Amino acid sequence: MHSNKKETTQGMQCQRSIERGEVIYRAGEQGNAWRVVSGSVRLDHEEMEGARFAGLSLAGDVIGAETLLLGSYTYTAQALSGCVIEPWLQPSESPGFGKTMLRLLAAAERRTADVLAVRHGKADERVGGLLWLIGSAGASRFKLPRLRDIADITGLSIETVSRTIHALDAEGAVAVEGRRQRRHIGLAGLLNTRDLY
Amino acid sequence: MHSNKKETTQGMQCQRSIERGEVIYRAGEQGNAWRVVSGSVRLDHEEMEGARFAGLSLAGDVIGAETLLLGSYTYTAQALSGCVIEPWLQPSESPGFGKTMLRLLAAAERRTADVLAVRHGKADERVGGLLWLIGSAGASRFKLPRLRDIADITGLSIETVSRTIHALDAEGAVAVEGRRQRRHIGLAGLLNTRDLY
DNA sequence: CGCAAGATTGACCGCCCTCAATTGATGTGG
DNA sequence: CCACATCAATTGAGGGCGGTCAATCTTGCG
Repeated sequence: MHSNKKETTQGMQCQRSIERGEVIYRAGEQGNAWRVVSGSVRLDHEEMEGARFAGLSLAGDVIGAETLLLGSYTYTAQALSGCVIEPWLQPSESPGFGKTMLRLLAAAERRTADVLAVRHGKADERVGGLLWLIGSAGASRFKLPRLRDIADITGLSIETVSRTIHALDAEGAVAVEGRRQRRHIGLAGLLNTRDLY
Repeated sequence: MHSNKKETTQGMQCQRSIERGEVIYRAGEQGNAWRVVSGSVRLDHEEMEGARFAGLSLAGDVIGAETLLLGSYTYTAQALSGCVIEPWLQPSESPGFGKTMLRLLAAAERRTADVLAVRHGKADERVGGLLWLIGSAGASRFKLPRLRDIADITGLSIETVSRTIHALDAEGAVAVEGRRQRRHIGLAGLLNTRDLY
């Protein structure tokens, strides 16, 4: 409810800063598409039992493009780790729109592969994979997402995520800094052991 | 290696029938995009350790569209349950191409949500969810995919999939017909208990 | 201060993975 | 036609990882 959204005008763009955990838009609402300038976004499908994790978007991706087709958002978008977005406005009949959409489609399919990968294997591989994924599209140090979000994405429980992050920290794979909440995480240890993108 | 591909000419379309388990195209090859007329397709990312499940496509989806952008396939496509495909040829500068691409993008994001759903929860929910997903886009009775494929998609082991399918059959959720291999499966039991799409 | 939300930690155990052996189905070559 | 190899599927035994429940603690906010 607190209007924490500060809108900065940079060049011709009107950017929005989103706090960690803040909802960007909700399913069913009307609005335009957005380009994720930095940060990470979770997409959820609203169901009777509550929200169900449905997708992940990282820096460079476009979210909410379905409004150009349907007129309203299909999924709810929520910032994982603090992010910056800007409106994505491109006339659908302009030349080159098709090629742009091909790029978005290819990006969406890679996100599918990425998010599937962090739903398979041991807990440390999942959590580490997700953190590396978030960091690979931006800074190697960022606000740690809520355990609830990490758990929903990886398909683990909150308790397991908590234990796993501490284990990764203990073995030096990641570096947790800060207090119990609003922590930051560094991926120096992970970047060495993982394949380049 | 056996050229089992029979190509039928129906109207202006040149359709290909793909057998269960047969590879449609491999990552890195050149070729055109395909529309899945019926059946289901798994997409795999080729890695050093082998193929890694990367996505699922069902009847109505378009696969291999990235060749229009990159010139070669990014993922390997393989038929899960026997399918029919036809070339997807649409000039990227034709009017309406952008809107078509928007539809494909929306479909891809729904597939992401679908395939994520079958990687979470108990084994019977996963396997049942996948079978229902495959059936929901086509006939309610179809060739049972290889256990290897079901295991890769759901993130379970082959043994667990085998046990789960037998359990679902015993409780009447699905109806397995045929011999040890090349079986068919009916979803009459599932269709009653599941939400409509 | 009191409350709520998020995170931590411990104990228990159940589901699924792992390893292993076996059977059934299919294809190949002698 | 049979022996053989190969692949897919089945079945069993055992153990470990992660889910579940619960209590506690921290932080932030009204």
